[in-house]
Amino acid sequence: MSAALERGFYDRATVEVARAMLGTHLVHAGSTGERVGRIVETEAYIGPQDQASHSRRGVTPRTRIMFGPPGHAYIYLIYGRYHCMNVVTEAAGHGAAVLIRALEPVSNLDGRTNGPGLLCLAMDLDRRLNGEDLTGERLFLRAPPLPGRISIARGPRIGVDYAGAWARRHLRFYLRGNPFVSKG
DNA sequence: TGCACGATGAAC
DNA sequence: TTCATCGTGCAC
Repeated sequence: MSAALERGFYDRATVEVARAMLGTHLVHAGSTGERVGRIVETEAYIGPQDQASHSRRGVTPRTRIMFGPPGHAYIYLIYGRYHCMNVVTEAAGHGAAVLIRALEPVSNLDGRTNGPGLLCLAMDLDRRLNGEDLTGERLFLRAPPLPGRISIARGPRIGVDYAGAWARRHLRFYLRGNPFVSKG
């Protein structure tokens, strides 16, 4: 019994998932205890047509997980030193995911969590968990114990200037006014 | 003179 | 992506 959000949560339009993830808890149940952070910032990468998405060049060894079934972790190494954690969305073969950009610490998190690389460090997430099933017991999302009203703001995604018009689309979502949202 | 902030480059 | 460094410009 892990109380993980079920697969259906991920099996729908990526933008919808990106918004629904805000306020939920990301849980990594590792050997050192349960690390938990509240998701306060996400970015939607909606498919191969999205020029900012890794899936734009189709299935490769790296993007294989992205094209797999929804509700799995896509974790990759960026710039040789940081990891980024995404959740796969929509039906298998679609090639979409949501990047988790910032967390508000809830329990057992050391260090900063206001950026995709930093939060992976604090949550102890790396490529060993690439492909992990998020409906399992090791790594998953769960509903917060005290769901409250939230105000969602949106804007352009960070660090995707190469993607032309896609870089300007408002596919980044965050909790308005939350101090743990990344600076970019 | 010194601080804050933006631009820049390096890390693999 | 993140950090350290360097430069500009403003304030004191």
